[in-house]
Amino acid sequence: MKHVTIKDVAKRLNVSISSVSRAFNDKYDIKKETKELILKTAEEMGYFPNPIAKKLSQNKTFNIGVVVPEFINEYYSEIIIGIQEVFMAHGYQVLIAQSDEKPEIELKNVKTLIHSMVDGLIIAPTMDSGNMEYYLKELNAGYPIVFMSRVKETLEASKVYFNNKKWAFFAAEHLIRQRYKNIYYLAGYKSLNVSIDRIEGFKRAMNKHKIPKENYKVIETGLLAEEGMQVIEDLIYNHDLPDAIFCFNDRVAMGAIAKLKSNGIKVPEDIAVMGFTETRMVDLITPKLSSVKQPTFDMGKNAAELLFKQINNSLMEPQTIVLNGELTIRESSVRN
Amino acid sequence: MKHVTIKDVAKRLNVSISSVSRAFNDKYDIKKETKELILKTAEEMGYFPNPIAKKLSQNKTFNIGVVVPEFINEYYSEIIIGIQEVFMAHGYQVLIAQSDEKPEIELKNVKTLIHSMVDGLIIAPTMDSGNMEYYLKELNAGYPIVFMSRVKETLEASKVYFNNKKWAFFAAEHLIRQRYKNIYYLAGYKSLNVSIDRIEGFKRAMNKHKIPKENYKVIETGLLAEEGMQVIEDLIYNHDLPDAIFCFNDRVAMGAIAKLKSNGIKVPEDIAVMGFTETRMVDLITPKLSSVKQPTFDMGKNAAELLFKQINNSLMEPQTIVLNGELTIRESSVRN
DNA sequence: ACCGTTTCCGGTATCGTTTCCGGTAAAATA
DNA sequence: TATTTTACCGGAAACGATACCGGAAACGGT
Repeated sequence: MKHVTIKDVAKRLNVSISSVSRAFNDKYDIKKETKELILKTAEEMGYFPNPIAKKLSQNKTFNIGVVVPEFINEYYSEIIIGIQEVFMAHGYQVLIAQSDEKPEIELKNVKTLIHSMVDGLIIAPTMDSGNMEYYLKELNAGYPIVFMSRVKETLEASKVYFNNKKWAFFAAEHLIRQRYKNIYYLAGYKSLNVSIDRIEGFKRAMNKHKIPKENYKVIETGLLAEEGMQVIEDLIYNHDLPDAIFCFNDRVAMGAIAKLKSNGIKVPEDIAVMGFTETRMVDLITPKLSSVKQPTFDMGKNAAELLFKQINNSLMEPQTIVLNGELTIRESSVRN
Repeated sequence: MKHVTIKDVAKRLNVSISSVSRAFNDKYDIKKETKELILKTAEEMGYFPNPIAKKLSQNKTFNIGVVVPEFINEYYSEIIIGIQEVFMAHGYQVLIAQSDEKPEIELKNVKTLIHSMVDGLIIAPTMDSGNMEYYLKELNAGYPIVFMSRVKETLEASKVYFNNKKWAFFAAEHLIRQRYKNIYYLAGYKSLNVSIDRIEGFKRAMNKHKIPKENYKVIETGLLAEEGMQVIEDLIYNHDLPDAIFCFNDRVAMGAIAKLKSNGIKVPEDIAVMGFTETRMVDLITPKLSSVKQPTFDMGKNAAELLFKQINNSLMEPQTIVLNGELTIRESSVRN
């Protein structure tokens, strides 16, 4: 049960502790034979360098922290996998915390992670939180942080995000090209940075194609299917139905479709629906859902690589990476 | 940038290191006033105890490891959230690794985690792997491990799992009670422990209700929607369609439904479909999917609590917790 | 034979904490 | 008043590794 330490190995072979250490980190002078002998007996004795001790003496934990709003949905799960792939290859452990969309919890998580001495942080902020001041303070103190996904363009820090404006524009334009005349955008939370950008993209498409102001609308929903359903219910109640709906995400879209169908409204014959942030479900529902795919995996990888560079001081200036996606038209948004 | 250490605080107040240490872990003799003074100035100086050093001297990392097959789907995500809730409340960090359903990667992850000195492990094994010997060796050496979800009943270790037999039985019985006569079970991977149990539950229901052997079938699929689609395609090709289908999970069920619908076969009018391991999607698809809900969150919490007890030596005998679920009948499996 | 350069290795300080041990002074007891 | 407790505190030894320093041996060239 007792752990084998470097001393035990040294004593066994009558060599010094230093020699054993050198054998394991082969950057120093050591004779090939002694090195091999040491490694061999260490193996036999079941010795491996104690990572905690290593962390202490090097003042590095080889841990990084990731704070996301949630990872129930595949979006952040996939991002995390991208991050893990990069960092595990470098021998790092990735600590994951979720803020449950609450800025207070996010801040608490960040502080916990910093206190547990992670070498760097990747943060996907919740709503546009007051936490930014705190993060910027840490950044200025030289702490490596990369922001991800829900970030302001103007933020003075390394960041990776999706070009929401552009792809919301494309999605909206697609609906216009399909000759839908009344288009509503179910916009998620308006206070979310990504929402603001997508609304802008949506409006830009409306303007470009000279859709009159009274023919489109931006309606605040939430992020959940239930909230999509609620909005549709309200619209039905108010006899205020458009002929096309563009949704903040696939969940909202699926909620909307379900509610429309249960009211005998056909998709896309009566009303077209377009999702966003494509999920695996798009092909499995009827009608198949048009959506914009985000490169989740790449977002994680890019953020991780930026952070890794920052940790190793090979990145001097904050860098921004803006990612593009893919618009796939399926059944839910086409005229027959 | 330089970290404030216990020494700095001690020097500042002209007290000994020990006193500062005592102030932070209030189990030793220390005068109330000195303690408060120390804590106050420490706060001012921005000092907090270096967790790494603490880990080293206590020979504990306050980290635990969790190895799951994947966390793209909500099932394991929710379990992980349950685990995190318990351990974060005790000041632990949770390290998450995924095996991508591959036993080799699972073993590699477990070894990495053990080498990084986690205080305990929670493992949701992939397929019935040869790794068990290794795990049992570690268990016998006194290493705290709790198994979860995909476990053999007979395993001599602490474990938490869902009563698959029972609830597969209930699900199958429901289909029988709806007067479906030909029932096929799309069984996931047959080598999976949970599969074996669900098959047994399924067959038990068939036997109890004296369904003739030629009227039911167990077909191996995988875990993915695409694999459900593939099986349905084969059945259609072979003109071998039952009047009810029970699926290993909701993904397979949704794949099956999609394929049936695209071939003009109506669900549930022509063929009923039943899922398992309920997902959030059940209410959003047409028809709404009947399924068995597993208490994912509780599974995580229970596993975590077992592990926590093991770590603190307050659990002498391995303990087994078998969880029950909830069968919700929706549109996909009822006669009109 | 002499010297300089490599190659190899051991000793020791250091990292930041906890914990054990011992000591002093005040308080409680006889 | 004399003696024993108690409360409080400081010193120093772990914990397990790495980094630095300096010394010894080996080697090759003149």
